[in-house]
Amino acid sequence: MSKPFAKKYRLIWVYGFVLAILLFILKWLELRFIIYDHAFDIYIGAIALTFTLLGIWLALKISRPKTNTVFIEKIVYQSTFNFSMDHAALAETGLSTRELEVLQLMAKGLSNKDIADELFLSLNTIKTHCSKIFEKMEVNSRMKAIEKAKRIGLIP
Amino acid sequence: MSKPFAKKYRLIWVYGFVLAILLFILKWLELRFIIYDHAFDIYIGAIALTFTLLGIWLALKISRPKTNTVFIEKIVYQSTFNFSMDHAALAETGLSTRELEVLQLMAKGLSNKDIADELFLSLNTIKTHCSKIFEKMEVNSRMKAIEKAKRIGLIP
DNA sequence: AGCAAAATCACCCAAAAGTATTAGCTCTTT
DNA sequence: AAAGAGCTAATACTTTTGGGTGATTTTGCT
Repeated sequence: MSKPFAKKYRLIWVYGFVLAILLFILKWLELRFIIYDHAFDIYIGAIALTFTLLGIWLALKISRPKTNTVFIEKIVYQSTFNFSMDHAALAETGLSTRELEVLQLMAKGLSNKDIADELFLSLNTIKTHCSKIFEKMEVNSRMKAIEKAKRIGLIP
Repeated sequence: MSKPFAKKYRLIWVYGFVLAILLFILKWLELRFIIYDHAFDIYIGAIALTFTLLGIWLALKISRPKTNTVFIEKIVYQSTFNFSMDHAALAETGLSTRELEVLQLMAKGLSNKDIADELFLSLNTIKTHCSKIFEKMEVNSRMKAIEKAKRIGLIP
């Protein structure tokens, strides 16, 4: 509590101190150069200059910076190359390895028969997998399953 | 050329003018209140205060606003928004307007029945269109048609 | 060893998708 | 006017998909 307070008002102390010193100097100058005719004008000029500079310094010090928020739109191109599956989303769905495999082949446009041949499995097995996939993904057709899989990042 | 120059240095003129006036006022005050003992200190204080304020004003006026630039990256996924169809590829396939339309709805995951309802056509008509599409795209299922359509840039 | 989940396969039935053929209509081109 | 392309639609048929139930085996984990 006291620290920020001290810091906050330190400028004022500094300012007051500088003022006092300057007044002292001026007083001294007054005594020394009283003989000169235009000494007073010089004092005034010196004071004006000094305090102007002090004011400038003060202003620069205390002026708070304007925050300038810049939004940069970063376009992310969808590419098959650097695709990385969203494992969190996968866990969310609860799909098993085999089911994900089937889903991926499904997304490639293969029919159940094609997938069965690809994986050396019975057509019935693939159908079972499909049913489970649809159930877990809460859809009712391969089209919607693929659409959702792409949307949630299971498939490129 | 001269205009910006004039504008740029106008502050200096103003500043000088103010300085001159203040000096004049002080001179006048000196004559008036010379009888007072501590009048000089008061002048100095007044000058200090005035020029400090002037300095602050000057600083705020001429200093470039301090800007704290905050960069916030906003990720923009490439989407259907700025998609432009590959007309060359379309011509290549020889798909008609209607067929492309059906293909697009097909890609949205709509069933033949849904497409029929959407376009106020008979289910049989949609089936005919589908057949033609598959024929022209050299595929044998909607899934493969969609896959190919995306690949050759007919569909986002 | 034993349990749960995963994976495998089978059978049935209904819905959807796909194939083939035909045909009427419009519009453009020749 | 004739020909061809495109759009529409119907019929009939086959294949694929989706959904349900049930069963067996494999696998992973405690």
